[in-house]
Amino acid sequence: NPDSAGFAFPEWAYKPESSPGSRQIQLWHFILELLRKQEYNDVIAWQGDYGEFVIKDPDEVARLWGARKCKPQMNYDKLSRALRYYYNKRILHKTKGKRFTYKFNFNKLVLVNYPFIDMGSSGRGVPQSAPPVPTGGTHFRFPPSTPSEVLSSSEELRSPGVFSTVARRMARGSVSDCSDGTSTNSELEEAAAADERAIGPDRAFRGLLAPRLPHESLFRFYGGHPTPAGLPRPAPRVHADPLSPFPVSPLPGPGGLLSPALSMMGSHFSFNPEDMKHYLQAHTQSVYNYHLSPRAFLHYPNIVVPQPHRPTPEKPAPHHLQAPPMPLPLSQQQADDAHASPFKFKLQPPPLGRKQREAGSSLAAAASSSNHASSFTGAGPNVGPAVGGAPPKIKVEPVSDLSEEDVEVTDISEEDELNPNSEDEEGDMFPPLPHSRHHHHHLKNGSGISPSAPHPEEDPDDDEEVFKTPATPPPGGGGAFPLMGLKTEPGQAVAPVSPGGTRCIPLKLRFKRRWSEDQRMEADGDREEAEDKKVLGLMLPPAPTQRRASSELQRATAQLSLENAGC
DNA sequence: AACGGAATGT
DNA sequence: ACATTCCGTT
Repeated sequence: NPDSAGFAFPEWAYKPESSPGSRQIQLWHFILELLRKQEYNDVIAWQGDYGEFVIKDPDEVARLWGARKCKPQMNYDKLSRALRYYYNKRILHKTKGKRFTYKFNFNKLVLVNYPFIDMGSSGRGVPQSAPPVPTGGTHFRFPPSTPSEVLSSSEELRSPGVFSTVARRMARGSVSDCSDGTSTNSELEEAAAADERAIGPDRAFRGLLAPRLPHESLFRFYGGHPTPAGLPRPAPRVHADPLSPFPVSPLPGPGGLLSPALSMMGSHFSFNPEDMKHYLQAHTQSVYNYHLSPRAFLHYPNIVVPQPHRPTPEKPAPHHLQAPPMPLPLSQQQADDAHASPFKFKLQPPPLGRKQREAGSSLAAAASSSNHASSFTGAGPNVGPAVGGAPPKIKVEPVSDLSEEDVEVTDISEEDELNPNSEDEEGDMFPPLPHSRHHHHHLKNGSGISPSAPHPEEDPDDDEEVFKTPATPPPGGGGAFPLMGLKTEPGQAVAPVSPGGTRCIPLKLRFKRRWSEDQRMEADGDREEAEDKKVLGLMLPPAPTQRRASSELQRATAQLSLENAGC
């Protein structure tokens, strides 16, 4: 299964919204979908801050969602539960104080995914929070609908909605459901048209350079800090050609969130050069596949990334509109690592087998003991009283367990760090993890060591701390990525787990923890590669000629969508 | 209204 | 994994 190639793109990227038949649509996709269609403006709309939206008619949204999923019993209560699950995943958070208002967690994701963007060496000055929507209007829409549109102006690069997808268009009609006749063909057409209109002339460049490949249908995020329209900012410092951004996900998807600064092998992060190499290879591959500008190549000191060979002798010419990205034959090594590399991490850790709580006490005990061999997270460097005894049977809060967050570790910049109080609100923040290890957890054991107490800094957002610490500025390196010391030898870098002496776990080690087999499995067993591939196959057929192709594609997909109309 | 645990389903 | 369903708590 050479082309599964393990790495490369996370599956969600390929089904941004639409695999035509996608009954698998995810709620947030759906929300986004509704959000971008004016028809639903009275039902749900962007409002307020960047990424913030209001569900004006909860029942209707629920109805639509239910229709889409063929779950007639859907209601807002249930839907909102699903939304709440997104909090942990960092996809969404609630805008407090505003009814039915949620917010997509963009900034973070952007940064994480676009490490190439040098947010500011200019200083931490860059305000974290997104500036008020400049759109003059009260609401904005995710502007571009096509990659080319997106890519067109630099302004756009900074605009709030940076998401773009061809797929979105394809998905058109995806709102339609199985049973209710509300959505019809005409609606679809109409929507398409409307969309077109909405896009407006501004995207003058459309088509200029964006390759419109089918697979461009991944969500992309360009740029980072949105800037008020009126305040043009110098072009973003992007290491990659802004016009040829590396396709990455705005979401915490497998692989999506990691910055090249870190690679994640299996379920642990690694600073290992080898791993990095793989990561970079993947990236490189992507650059080729997507015909991105060579400038998009990441360069890290000390790491030589073999360039993928293209079947076609063509040079990686930047603006090339065609060529199906294809899974190139991977090198042996790559192949080997294929399974290891798909870095993936879960955002919502598996509920530990806590349940039995009430029932079997003995069971619980057993469970706890087995399970936490590695459970302490906490232990910051000095703190860690290492436990002597048994790992406290604290409820292992998934998210809090660094693992997940680590994802954001990558987030180089921002975060409140500076002002912890900042709290959510504006900008990106992360919603403070809902369940951080704050309350409960009464340590039963007499150890007196409280899991939470000792690590004040350990809050969810300490990730950056974690990140910074190991930083070993590359010597002569580009300095662009201060974060990583690629030189680090695995051995030295990662302090071996000292038997018994657990304290002083190097920060890096924290990344290594995994909570369960499960996770590990998921991490590398890469599973749905099936999906990936499948979609890949579907989505990346020989790219015909760009422009028109997309419309044809649209049509085709629309049709497919319709076919699926029935439950 | 919003939250989040738990069980269940696909 | 990602909801859906149900439900007690805030």
